[in-house]
Amino acid sequence: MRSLEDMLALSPWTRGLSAEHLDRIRAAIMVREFEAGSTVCRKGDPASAWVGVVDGLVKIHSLSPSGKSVTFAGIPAGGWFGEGSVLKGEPLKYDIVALRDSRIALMPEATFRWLLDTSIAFNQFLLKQLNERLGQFIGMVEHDRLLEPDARVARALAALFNPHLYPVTEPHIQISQEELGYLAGASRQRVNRALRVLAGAGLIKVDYGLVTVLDLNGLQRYGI
DNA sequence: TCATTAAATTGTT
DNA sequence: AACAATTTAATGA
Repeated sequence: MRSLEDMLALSPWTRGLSAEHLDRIRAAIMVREFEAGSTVCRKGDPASAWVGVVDGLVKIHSLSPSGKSVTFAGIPAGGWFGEGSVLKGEPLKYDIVALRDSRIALMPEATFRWLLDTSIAFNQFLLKQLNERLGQFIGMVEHDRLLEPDARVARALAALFNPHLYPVTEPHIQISQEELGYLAGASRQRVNRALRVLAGAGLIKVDYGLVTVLDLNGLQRYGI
């Protein structure tokens, strides 16, 4: 995905919107570039915009006072997030960091609220997205306690390809094994082994800094 | 286009 | 956590 226009065309919530709605949205959204490693939003910042990943990859993460890094979710191109904080009018609770060079769309809060007030399609999309996220996080808690690391890595990877949250078409994700480890709650070394196991099972293909998903269903149900 | 080098990532202990 | 090996990207001939 390269441009905001591509992303809007792919985002389910734009379907069913009138031309006036779309024009107003296009005019309101700002697109900014972020270098790999840079912070898109910092914990404590006012939630002044709904955020979309046009291109690249960002992570939602938190740094403990002692310096431990926890990643809650990776958001690939096609994903929108931050509606929780905007809806509640609260400052951001987490840091958003670009994992590689990323193009980020920012929809101002006013536009977001206006969409909420005027578009049923938009409300339906948000409901679906919130529900999908809830399922993802409940699954994470469950798997964290029940599944072995191979399966946790499989799930973390599959989560990046959730078709409802990230309507992307490419089966690749450019991510290091270290970052995958933060996502899966496993060490880099363990991720390295897990990836080999999953590749051996024909579910994925592993290249330098790149993972290709061959069998998304198989990944999701791996280890059950 | 090719060789060299630094940086990032991976593989192993 | 440490170290070696590999891959990539950038640079300049």
